[in-house]
Amino acid sequence: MKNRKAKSNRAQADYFELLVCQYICHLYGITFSYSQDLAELSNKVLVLPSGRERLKLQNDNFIKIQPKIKEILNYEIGQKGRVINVIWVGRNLLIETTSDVDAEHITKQKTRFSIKSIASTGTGTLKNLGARQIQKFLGVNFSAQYKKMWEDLRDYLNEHDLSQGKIKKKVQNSSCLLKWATKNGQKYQIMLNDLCVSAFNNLPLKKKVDFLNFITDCNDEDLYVIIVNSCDVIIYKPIEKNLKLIKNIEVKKDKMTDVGYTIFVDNKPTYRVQTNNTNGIGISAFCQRIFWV
DNA sequence: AAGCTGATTTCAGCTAAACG
DNA sequence: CGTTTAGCTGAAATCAGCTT
Repeated sequence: MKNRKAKSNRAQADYFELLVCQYICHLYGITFSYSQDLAELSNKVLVLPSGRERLKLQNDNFIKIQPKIKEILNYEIGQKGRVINVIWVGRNLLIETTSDVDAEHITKQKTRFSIKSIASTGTGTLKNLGARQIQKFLGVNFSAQYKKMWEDLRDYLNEHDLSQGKIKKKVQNSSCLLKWATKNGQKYQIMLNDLCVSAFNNLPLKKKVDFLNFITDCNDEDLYVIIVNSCDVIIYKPIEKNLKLIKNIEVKKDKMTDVGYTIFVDNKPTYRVQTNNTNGIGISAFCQRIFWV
């Protein structure tokens, strides 16, 4: 467990998004209005451990996707007219869209990009669901259990007044306490996973389809997803993954662990789900992360 | 009722650590 | 090794409690 804090940084993803913005502006002679942000982000990344390598990775990955972006936009320009504006969406419209960068055409139509830059292999997180989305799509309300998890921990510490944040810090700073909290949290983690599996399998087909369409964000016809990692560039349009003629969607028991499961679409393993916590098991909120298989 | 403030949650994202 | 699990970041959204 060395260098934990060095693990990830949002600034890297933001920096990458802005490289793409800048490139599109350059392609179509549009003023790039995020120079200041780009410079600040570059500095933020640079001060991290191996900052220089991190920046280089983003720059290298960016070079790999340039021709693809150009190709897509040239096609879209044929449909929607020339590009007149580039908008860094970033995390501003979290609920509405996963788009990171929007190119606006003269017809007011858009071409949107969700971009993932990954150092090694894999396709990144497809979706990260909090309690609200879990309740909405799976009908699982875990708030009572979540409360109980914290009560267990408070009882164990005999600490009933301290704020949750303070307790969390205290536990994080003691490997012994953290061990206890993790063990306690794991019970609930497994519980939530079980609840979600059966809730999912018991949904009517239509609701399963709704859920899967939501996690792929496939109601947006202007959206492209571009994933770049050490071996290749993956591009798809979520709308093309819209599930219409599907007969069977289910979680199969043989591809399951205590904390994760695989969703099969017409018997083909398609999505992998992780049930865990955002900031450490036993000391933070639960979430589910969904990945392509 | 409406506004403020600080705490907590949500969610996209990256990647180290653990696992087999 | 490749795959799975999970810790961490950051910023917006939401919530709870207090005040006006």
